[in-house]
Amino acid sequence: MDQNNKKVDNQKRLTISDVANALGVSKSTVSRTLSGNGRISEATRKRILQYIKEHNYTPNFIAKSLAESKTFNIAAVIPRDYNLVDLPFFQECMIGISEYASSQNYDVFMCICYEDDMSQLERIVENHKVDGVILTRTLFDDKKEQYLLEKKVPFATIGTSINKEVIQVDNDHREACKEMTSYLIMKGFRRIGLIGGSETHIVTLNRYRGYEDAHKEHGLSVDKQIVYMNAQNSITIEKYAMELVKQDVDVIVCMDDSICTNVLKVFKKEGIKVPQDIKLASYFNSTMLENRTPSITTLQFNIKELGIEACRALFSRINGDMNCSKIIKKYEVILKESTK
Amino acid sequence: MDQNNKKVDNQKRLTISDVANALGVSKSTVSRTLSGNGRISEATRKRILQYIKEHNYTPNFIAKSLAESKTFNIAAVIPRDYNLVDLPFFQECMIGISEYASSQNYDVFMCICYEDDMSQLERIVENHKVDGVILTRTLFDDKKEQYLLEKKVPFATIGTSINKEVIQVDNDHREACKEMTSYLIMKGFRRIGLIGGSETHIVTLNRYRGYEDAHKEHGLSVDKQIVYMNAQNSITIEKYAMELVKQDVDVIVCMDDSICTNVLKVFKKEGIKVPQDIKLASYFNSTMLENRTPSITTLQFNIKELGIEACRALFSRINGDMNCSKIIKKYEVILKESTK
DNA sequence: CTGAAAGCGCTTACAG
DNA sequence: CTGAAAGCGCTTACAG
Repeated sequence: MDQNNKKVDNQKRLTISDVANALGVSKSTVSRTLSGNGRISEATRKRILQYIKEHNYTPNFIAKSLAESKTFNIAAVIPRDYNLVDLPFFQECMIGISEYASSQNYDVFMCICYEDDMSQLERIVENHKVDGVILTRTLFDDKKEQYLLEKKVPFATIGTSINKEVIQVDNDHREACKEMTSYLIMKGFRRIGLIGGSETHIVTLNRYRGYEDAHKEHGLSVDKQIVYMNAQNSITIEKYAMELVKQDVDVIVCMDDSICTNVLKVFKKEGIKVPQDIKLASYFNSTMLENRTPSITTLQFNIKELGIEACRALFSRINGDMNCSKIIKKYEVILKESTK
Repeated sequence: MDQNNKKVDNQKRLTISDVANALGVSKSTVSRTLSGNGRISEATRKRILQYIKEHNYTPNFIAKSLAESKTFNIAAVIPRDYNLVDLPFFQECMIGISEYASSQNYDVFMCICYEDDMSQLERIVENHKVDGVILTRTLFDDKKEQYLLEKKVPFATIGTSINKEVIQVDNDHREACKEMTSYLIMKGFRRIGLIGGSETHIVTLNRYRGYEDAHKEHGLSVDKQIVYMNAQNSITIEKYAMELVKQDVDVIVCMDDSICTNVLKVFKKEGIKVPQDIKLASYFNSTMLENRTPSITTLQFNIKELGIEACRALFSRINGDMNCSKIIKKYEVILKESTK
């Protein structure tokens, strides 16, 4: 009677014991047919499977977690101080991560962190709620990396980390930026202005190196006068853009679409026409500028794949492989109106 | 010896037993000082708390979950087939949900679902990994709602549901749209064209009602010829926009910024100037059009708050309160260039 | 105020 | 191939 009441309370959720009792076998046997560990006679296997199907048994993952000392959860950390234009990037990362995790029977916690406040991450780690973590952005001197390293929590980063021991998955930004820059040089442009993002982001350095590489390869030297870094907000970006115009560059390359958006805005305000008055290109397509006029020459990466690969690497790491970092070579240079 | 090895494997994670043994008290006592349930003498309380602090004990939430039959997790469902312009909406929802959940010691699974594929949601529910779910969009005839209702999983929706028994939190779209429309009428506009989104979304109907209400209040009748619904993709939207231009309306109201973006695009292509040639307004600000020229008259809601309130309602529901739906009355009509 | 014991729903040596 | 038993790390009546 008591037991019945209980079952009603719990929405009649069956446990492995219920199944075992009903069928006159042991819990072990049920557990083993479910997990596939250990030999079970075909006959009892079928009986159990059928009973489970008919009665709609579904395992309690929390109990499984406790028994196996695994949580079957990971956390994906995304920044709170995102730039609107960068949002699709994090979203696509999440989708890739989420899809791969699902395929491994894992679920993904969303963990939103400020640059200087990682309390959500800490809570999730201290409470032992995850088997691993994915960081979707890498900084020089990143507190989250440091923290996870200390706590010995397996993690992977999307983006390059300066710590060699960190599992990291990244696009080949350097190579891609080099190729796009080379293309611009080959089109005959010599004064290629550059507006770069925060130098606390490692990707900023990689992109700059690609820019440099291209110049070297063509026997040109980089003119530091037309390279502006740490373009953090719209005011700075607009200022830099106009200074490049004054310096009479052939083309402005923006390190990402977020910067590019601001350049387009000030150009519109000032009546500067792309590509007639000046050319424009972006090192990173956020899909936000996609159907824009003029259409923008840009680099295209597969972000969802980045998420998938990062998640795959994390699982390798969780399973003991310490050597699963990866550079994804694929990218496309998309030539559009803005550099015509 | 064996035990020692084990501890090393586990990164020396202390358990409640370790603490109890070290201090010569029982596990119950430790558990109770941690949870605050039951009276503990100040003296032992302090000893335990101090030991825990010094030795860095953190509880295993999985074990706690199993013991208490709670997961301390919820899932937030966001659509996979999102429109780029709608992304900030879901993001802000997530932030609100996540913040409130954290305050209750809960974590949030990200659950990405296609309109017709909710396998991620099913997995999370079948595996008993959550105590509740938040849906961030409501449809007429929504399979996810149906599913959660059947499974008796507590859930709340962001947006109005047609099922009265569903816990729902929404902005007062109807009232807000009425007010914006009234404003347009009072400015002297009589032919107010409307381009609406999918009629499978409940919010579409609510917005239309607000549009209608305003007309009624001013003794005007709605001219169905200048109301276009189900504007799903850019081609349709552009077509509708140009038809409204041909019909010589005073102003076009778009149900959201996603539609508005497309209208602006076709206007640019066709050389139609806002507000000189035609006025334009949007019933929903996605923040995507914010710094745009011309700036767009729009309705502003607090989305993060929506997420917080939905989460709060969900927790009330989990704790047995069946009557915690809520309409958030706050909104702002933001008047900008586009209707000048 | 404190402890011994049973229980949450699984898994997995160990023994047969 | 199958089962009894111990264990994962907590909580919570029950008894004192």
